[in-house]
Amino acid sequence: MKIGELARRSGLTAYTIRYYEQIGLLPAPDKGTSGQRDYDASILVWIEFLGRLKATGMPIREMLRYAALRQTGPVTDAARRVLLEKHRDKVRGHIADLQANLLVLDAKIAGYADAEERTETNGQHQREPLRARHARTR
Amino acid sequence: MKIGELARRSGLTAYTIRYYEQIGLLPAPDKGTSGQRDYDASILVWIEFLGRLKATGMPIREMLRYAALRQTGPVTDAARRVLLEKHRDKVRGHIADLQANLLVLDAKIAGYADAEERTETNGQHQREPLRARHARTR
DNA sequence: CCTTGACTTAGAGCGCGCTCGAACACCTAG
DNA sequence: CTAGGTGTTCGAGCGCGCTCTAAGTCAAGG
Repeated sequence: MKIGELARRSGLTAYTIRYYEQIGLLPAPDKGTSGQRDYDASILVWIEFLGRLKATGMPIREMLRYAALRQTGPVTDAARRVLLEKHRDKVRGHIADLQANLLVLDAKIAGYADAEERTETNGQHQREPLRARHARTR
Repeated sequence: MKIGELARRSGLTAYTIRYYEQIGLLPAPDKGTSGQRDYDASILVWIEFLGRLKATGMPIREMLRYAALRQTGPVTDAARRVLLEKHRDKVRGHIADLQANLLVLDAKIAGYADAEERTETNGQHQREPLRARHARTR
């Protein structure tokens, strides 16, 4: 598989693939006489995993540490597990933060919605008392 | 309140506060004859809210749109609500993605844990499990 | 054969969100 | 009165993660 096809199949651009290779995140593939990169399909699995690390906010530096461990072989399994566990905990914390902030956001939105409802009520029923209606409609 | 104190109380640096003012995210406070910024404590509420938007991944450009609407007055309430609702939906989506990726991460970690357990189990039947295995597997 | 398009390299550039350096002004305590 | 801490402006610089340009090589179809 040449770089263009890998780009299509992985969702990365060819630029990014070369960049990842350059920094050591992707292994350097064989290059034939023409000097063109020839990829094995198995690289897709690794790229997908990198994508998940990235999607969960892992910085490239840390992915490099993981990639280096992987390169070294099965002796590093425990270290890799530890690395992933730490990352997982960070992700969990991040999700918790997001959820907390989401609550505040919801409250803020509810505030705006209330204000709008009051405005509409005023507009349509100027002579009617507000407080009773509002209490009921919420 | 001068900028240093606001920095301490808001968690931003004085640099960042000036930067936010420069781009329009914070209102320009009164500056006395000495030219020093004098903040009202109420700014802290706004900064905290900006922090939540930031923590949920809103880019500065969008915070600026919100800030501009706010500046304009209550006529923009509906627009602000819409903006926040869209953002909230993005955040929800993001959380869902994170949770999905977390499952994969957990599975991967479980895989490593299994492997280790197998190794340990093997090891229990040997005299010096780790060192011996290392020597061989390298 | 010739064209077209995918590939190669090294290195520059970009968008984001700050972060800091330089040079100078001001305020307050001792 | 003076030292030192805090403030001011403006513009440059940084860390991250790509993204692209330039100039050239190569492969395959018409």
